[in-house]
This record gives sequence, C-alpha cells and structure tokens, in this order.
Amino acid sequence: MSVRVRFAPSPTGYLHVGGARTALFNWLFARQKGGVFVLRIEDTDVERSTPEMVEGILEGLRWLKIDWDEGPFHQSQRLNIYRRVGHQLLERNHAYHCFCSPELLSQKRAQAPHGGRDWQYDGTCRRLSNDEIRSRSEAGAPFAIRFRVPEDQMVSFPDLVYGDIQVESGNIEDFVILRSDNSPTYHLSVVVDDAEMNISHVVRGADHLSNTGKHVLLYQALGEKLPTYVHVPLILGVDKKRLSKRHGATSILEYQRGFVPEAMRNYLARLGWSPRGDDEEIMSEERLIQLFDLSRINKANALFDPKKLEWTNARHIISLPASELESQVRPFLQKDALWDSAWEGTDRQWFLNTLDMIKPRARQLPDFTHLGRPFFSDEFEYESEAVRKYLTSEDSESMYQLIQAIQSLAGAYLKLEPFNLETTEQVLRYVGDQHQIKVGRLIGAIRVALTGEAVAPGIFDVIITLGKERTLERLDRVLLYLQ
RNA sequence: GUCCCCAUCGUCUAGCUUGGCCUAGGACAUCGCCCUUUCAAGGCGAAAACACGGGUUCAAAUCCCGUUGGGGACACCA
Repeated sequence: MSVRVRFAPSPTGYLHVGGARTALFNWLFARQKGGVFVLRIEDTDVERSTPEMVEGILEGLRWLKIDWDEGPFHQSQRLNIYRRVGHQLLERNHAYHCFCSPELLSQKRAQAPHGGRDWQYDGTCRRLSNDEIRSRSEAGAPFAIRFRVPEDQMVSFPDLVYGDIQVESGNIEDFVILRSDNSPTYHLSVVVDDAEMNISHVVRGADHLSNTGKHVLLYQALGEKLPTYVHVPLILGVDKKRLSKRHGATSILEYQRGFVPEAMRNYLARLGWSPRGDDEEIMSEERLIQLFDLSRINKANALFDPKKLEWTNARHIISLPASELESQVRPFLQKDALWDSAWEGTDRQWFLNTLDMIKPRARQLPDFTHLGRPFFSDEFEYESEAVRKYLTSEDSESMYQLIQAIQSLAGAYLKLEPFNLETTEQVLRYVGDQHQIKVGRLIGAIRVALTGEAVAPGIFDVIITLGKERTLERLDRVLLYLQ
C-alpha cells in the first residue's frame, strides 16, 4: 500500500513549534517511504482564517525545507463536497435535522451542573418525525445536521504511537456535521478529505486523540476504510503549559532570527523521538530520513528546551560549510552595515575563510555580527572590559614596557616576509622575550588592538586574516591610544 | 466535572513489547579538571532519575491494580 500523508494546518494562527514538528514527522515518513505528502489548508472557519496566515505557514514550511507533493488544497474551495456527503449521511439516517438554536443550547448548557462542562447534546431532535421535520423546515426554521452516534457501541481504533484506544459511544455526543448555514464542521471536512485524498496515515497532534472516536464513527457510516492513526504528543513549555509567547516564539518563523533550519528540524525531530540505539543527537537530513520511525515516537508530552536547541544550532553552524552559511549570515551582516559587495567578487574566498574561522564561536546567527566586525569593518571600539584587562596597568613601568614591545613588533612585522602563521608567531614570541614581557600579556594586548575585544579567534589567525597592512594600521592606532 | 491519554536524572531520552545482562546508559544544562594566547570547540570527570502504594514472580524500571501528579478533549472553532 502506498503511503500518503497530509499536513493540514488551520490558518487561524501561526505555524507554531508543535505544528512544525507534526509537519516534519509527516514529511520524514513520506520521504522515507517514497510516499506522497499532501498539504491541505483547513480554512472552513472563514471568519478567523486569513490569507496572511496561509502565507506565513507556507513560508515556515519552506524555511524548514519541508516541501509538499500535492496541494495546497483549500477546504474553503471544497465546501460542496462536504455538503454533499453531509446530506448523503442524512439520507442514510446516519444524521438528522436539529432545530435547536445555538441560543437554546447554550442556555441548557449554562443550566447544567459543573457549569455545563460535561453537558452533551440531549438528543431533542434525534427522533423527530418526518412530518415535523417537513413542517418546521417549510416554516423556514433554521437547522443544523447532527451525526447520529450509535448507542452502546465500543468505538476503537489502533494508533501507531498510543496503541489501541477505546471509547464508549455513550461518551460521544451527537455532534454537528453541517451548520445551519450549511457549512461543514471540522469533523466532517477532515474525514471527507482524508478519505477522498486516500490518506494512508493520519499523523497529527495528540490533542486530536479524543476527537478520533467521532472520526472513526464517520468513516464507518461512510463505509470507508480507516487510515492508520498516528498521534504525536504535544510540545509544552518548560512550565508544562501550552507553548505560548511567554516561552519564546509563537511562530516558527521567529526562529529565523537566530537559527539555521538544519538545526531547527534536527531539534524538532529529536524532541519526542529517538532512533533505535539512541546515540545520535546531531543528524543530517539524510540520516533523519533513513532512521525515522513513527512507532518510536514517545508517548509522553515533551517540554521545549531552548538551551538544547541552541546547542544543536551551534553544532550545525560548525559543520555547515561557509558557502552554505553565507546566505544565512548575510542578512545579519547587512543589517549592521558589515556587508561589502567584494565578498561576492574578488574577496569571496577570504570572506568564506573568515566565516569558517569565526563559526565555532557562534551559537546563533546574530553572533556573526560581533564576531565578524573586526574583519568586515575597520570601525570598532575598544571594549572597556578588554581595555581594563589587557591595555591597562597600575604600574607605569610595565605600561612603558608594553608600548615598547608593541612598537618593536610593529617594526618587525613591517619588514617581515613571508608574513604567515609561522613567521608572525616566531616574531611575536621573540619580541616578547626581548622585552621581558609574558607572551600571554603581549598577545592579550594585541588582541584588543586588532579586534577591540578580549574574545576572538586565535591571534595569529586574526593577524593573517587581517593581513599585514591592516594589522600594522591597528597596531599604530593602539599606540596612539596608549600614548 | 466527565471521558481519553501519559509518568526513567532539572530537560530530551535508552532500557519496558519478549521480567534477570540495570550497580539504570547517552545527550543538553550545571560544576570541576585537562588542552591553551582569550573565548569557544575538543578531551576527561562529578553531581543528578525508575512518582507513590499494593500485588504477580525465585526475580520488576520492565507485567497487573490503585493512588497521586500532569496533559488533552468535551462548541453550529479547528
């Protein structure tokens, strides 16, 4: 049997972390099985759905490199199909007219004990005679169509994650399938679409687990074969509450502000799922597709851990070649005016090498701006803490010594040929010895002189990356500053 | 409230199906040490969990029941 899965977001909100993971699980499964991934937009709630939300969701999927084979289908364009099926159910007595107004219903609910939380539709219209239905509808009374839930039936279905689930039909109320304005409810439209689109595996959030009984009943009434259900546990915030603004981001797109998509999907895939053997944390796309296994998804909800996401991000940044990192880092550099068109032309190789040099220190994308500033620009300040630590001394004798050392280093570098990793280090160590100054101290001062900061890549890498000319300029500049 | 689901270090998890190999393994975070020109990275190490109570069994993290805790669903929203 061929695998057909779908991701069916509702554009009444953003694509959040949990939704993104559900999409990813579907996609991973489809790609592994050579199946088809269908994208379907569940926008039957016209009031709350917006085209902007749809665009945002698609953008989020694209960012995560989750591509779809069919769709996006819009339920709002398929309304007639649901109406037809709804009326078919009515004709076959699997559903009935309900004339109870929403007002009446909410009144009854309000009067029920426990604030009506456990109130179910009481079946007032369940046994209306044909004459009564005819006379009421001819009188223009609005009606909804409710599904006739069979009495005393055990509704059960297998779930790939949760095992066999059973619910007594008595716990399922006669739910509305077509509203009085003839629009379908969610339960009708999902089942109709999943059946019609030949979906083999319904992989969705566990918040739908308790709706599934209704869906199973609908499948039975329609005489359709049940798909394999795969309910994926929810992702909660660290306080075990639903993920919300307080925990970071509502939309997956907000993570573009710091994370590479490779890391995001790696983290999401490993959250609540682990490969057999479990010793792999950092996995490539190919590896994920190869090892992914729906039945190994953990049953318990998972808490979203931004720290581990960040670590995953750092690991992916390190292993990403500079040529791939470039396009992701570029917007951040541009924003801080650190981008030069030469990086695309003559200086491209130098630029890529520099990225490779600074990337082990980056945890998030914006880190590249301060990490890269000393190389991509000549304008930087001496960071005050760095000055305090490396360019200051209580004792004027040792300050003088330091200045002398920097001066002779500048002089030596000026004549140094070839100017490379080995020679610059040899010279620096020699100068340090000559001036009886600890190499660590000299290097510290030079680091601040060249980068403005106390933290930077290895000093000789910095020197070579800057080149002789810029190194000398900066040494002159610091001497001026110190005198 | 009713129904459904879940329960291993702070967090993500391995182990649970097919009880003994578990003195419960790995990863993030934390702390310490090493490497070292700073900071990362890397290496080594420490601390840290089977929610609780009953069974079943020669033996239970693993099977069963209950308790507690957590989550979800209970709309003419999706």
